[in-house]
Amino acid sequence: MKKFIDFITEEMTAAFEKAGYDGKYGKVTISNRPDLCEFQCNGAMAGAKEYKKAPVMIAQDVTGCLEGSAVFSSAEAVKPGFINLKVKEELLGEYLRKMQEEEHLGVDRTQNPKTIILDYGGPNVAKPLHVGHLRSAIIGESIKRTGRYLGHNMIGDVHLGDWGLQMGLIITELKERKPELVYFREDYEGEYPKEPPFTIGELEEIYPAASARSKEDEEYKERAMEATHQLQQGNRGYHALWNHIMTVSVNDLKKNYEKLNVTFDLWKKESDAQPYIPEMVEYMKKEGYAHLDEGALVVDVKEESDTKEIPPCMILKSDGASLYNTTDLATIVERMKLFHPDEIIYVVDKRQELYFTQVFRCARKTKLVEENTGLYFLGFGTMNGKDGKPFKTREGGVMRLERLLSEITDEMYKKIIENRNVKDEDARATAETVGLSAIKYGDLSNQASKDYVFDVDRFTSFEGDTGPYILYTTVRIKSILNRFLQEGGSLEKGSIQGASSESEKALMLELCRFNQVVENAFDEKAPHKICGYIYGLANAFNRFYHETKILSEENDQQKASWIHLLTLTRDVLETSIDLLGFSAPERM
RNA sequence: GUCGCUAUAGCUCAGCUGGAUAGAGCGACCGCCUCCUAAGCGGUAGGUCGGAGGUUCGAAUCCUCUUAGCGACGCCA
Repeated sequence: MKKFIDFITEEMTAAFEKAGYDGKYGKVTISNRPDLCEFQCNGAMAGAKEYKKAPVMIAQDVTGCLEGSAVFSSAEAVKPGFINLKVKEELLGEYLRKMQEEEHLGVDRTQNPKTIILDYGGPNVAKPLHVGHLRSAIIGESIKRTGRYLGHNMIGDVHLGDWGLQMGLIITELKERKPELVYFREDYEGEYPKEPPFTIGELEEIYPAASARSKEDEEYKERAMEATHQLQQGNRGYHALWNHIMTVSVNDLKKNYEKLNVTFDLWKKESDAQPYIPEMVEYMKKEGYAHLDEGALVVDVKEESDTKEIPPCMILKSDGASLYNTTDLATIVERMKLFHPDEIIYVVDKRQELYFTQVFRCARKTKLVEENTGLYFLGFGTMNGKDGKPFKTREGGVMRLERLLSEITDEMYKKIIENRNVKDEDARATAETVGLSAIKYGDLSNQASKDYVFDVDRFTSFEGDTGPYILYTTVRIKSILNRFLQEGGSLEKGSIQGASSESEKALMLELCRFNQVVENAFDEKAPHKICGYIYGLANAFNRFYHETKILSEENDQQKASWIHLLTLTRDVLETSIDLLGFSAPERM
C-alpha cells in the first residue's frame, strides 16, 4: 500500500510541475509545527536559487495550483517560503479503511526478498546468560521480526561459543572431582551412559571454579589445554562428555531465551565451523592471500583510503593454532555453503568494530563471499547502571539474566497488586508480561549504538515513555472493545469517517505513518524508531480517549466508525510491540 | 601516541539526514475522576544544543579547530 506521505508528495510534485518548477522540490515532510499545519513542504526555499525568485513567490505559485485539490483541505504559502498543508479528512478515513483491510496493515512486502543471517546470540556453553547477552538478544530479535514482517527470509543464529579452552577446563575439573567416570577410562570401548553426569547447576559451578584454578595453577592449566587438544583430536570419552555438556547447557539456554521471548532458527556453534578450517587455510595460502608475518599466518587488509593503521587479519597463530578470526571466517564459509545469504548481520558489542572490519575485509579479499554479499556490523553500546558504569548487581558482581528477570517481575508484581484487585495467578503472569515489556522497551527505545542507563525504577514505571505505558494503553483499548462485544456489538471491519475533533485527526494521522515507520526502522536497523512511533501513537490515543465517550455515543454510524478506529489502533500497537518482541496482557 | 564514538532542560532520552518558537518523559508546581482502566489527561516553570570559528538566505544537524568522557589499536574472545 502506498505510503501516505508519498501520496501527498506526489500531489505536491504535480503542483510544482504545473506551476512550472522542477518536481523534485515537491518533497513533503511531517510538520514540525503541528499548531500551524499537518504537513509541510520546504521546496520553495530550496528552489529559490535556481529560479532566482523569492521563495514566497514560488510557494504562492504552487499553492495557486492546488486550488480545488482532492488531497489538501488547505495549502498556504507563508513567511520565508514554507508551504503549510492540511489534508482532507475523508481522505484520511479512506486510507485507514483500506489499511485495516490489508493483511499487514498497509505495510508492503518487499520487492526483493533477501536471505539474511542474523548473528545475535553468542553465549558460551556452560556459562549462564548474563546482562551482557541481553542487548544482543533483544535488538537482534526485534530486527529479525521486523525483517520477517517485511517479507525477508530472516535466519537467526545463536552461534554458541563451544570451542576452546573452556571445554578443556570443564573436563579437567570434572576429572578431578569424579575420576571414576567411564569417560576417563582409556580402555573403555562400550556405550557411554545416556544420562549426563552433572546437572546445569553443577556445570555452572564447575566452570568458574576451573577457570579460577587455572589462573593460579600452571600445571592444572596445562592439563586443561591438553584436554582441549584431546577433545579436538576426537578423544571418544571427552567427546561424549562434550555432548553431555552441550545437551545440558543448550536446554538451559533455550529455557532462558524463551523467557525473553527470543527464538533462534539455528543453534549453530563454533565447533561446526572447524571442519572448514584446514581447507580454507590451504586455499588462502595457495592463492597467495595469506603470508607469514612474525611467525603468524596473516592476510593484509589495509586499504589506501584508511585514515589509520588497520592491522592484518590473523588466520593462524605462530604456534599454528587457530583463533577466533579463523572460526569466524570459517563460519562465513559454512554459511555461504549452507544458506547462500544475501547479507550477514552481526549484532555484537560495538567494541568489536575494528575486529569485524578486519574479518569482513579478509572475507571479501579472499573471496569467501560474493561481491554483492553484504556483511554488516551492528554494534551496540554498553548497558550501564545508574552510576553510569557497566550494570552490576548490588554486590558488584555480574548480573545473571535470570536474576534480572525475576527482580523485575517481582517489582512489577508488587505494583500490580497495589493498584488492582486481580487474582494472584493472573497477577503473576501479568507481571511477567509487563516486566518483559519494561526491559525490552527500556532497551530498544534507546539508539542501539549508544551506551544507555538501565534504570529499573524508570523502566518499570507505568508513566511516561515506558513499555508498561504502551501496554496500559493497549489494554485500555482492548477493554473498551471487549465491553462493546459484550453489549452485542460486532467488530466487523468497516468505514472510518472523517475526524470529529482535533485529537481524533491527530490519531488518524499517526496511524497513517505505520508502514513508513516499519520500513524505515528496518532500513536503518533502528528499533528505537518503532518505540518512538508507538509512544506518539499511544499519546494520541489517550488524548482522544479522554475527550471522547465512545460506548455511550448515540449516533450508530459515528460509534461504528470509532470502534473501527480503535480496532485499527489496537492492531497497530499490538503488531508494533510484536515487532519489538513483547506482547500485551488482556488486563492489567 | 593514532583512530573512532559520545556531549541537547536538574535526571533519562528524542530530534524525521539543513528549515519556522529545539521536543518528550521523570522530578517540581497547578488543575481535572457521579463518565469506556486517573497506571490517564490538561497546564506552568526549566535550554547561549560542551566551547570557538566557518559554509549557507537558514546550522543541534555540514566543515575546521578545541575541551571532556568512553572505547579500539596482531598471536584473547
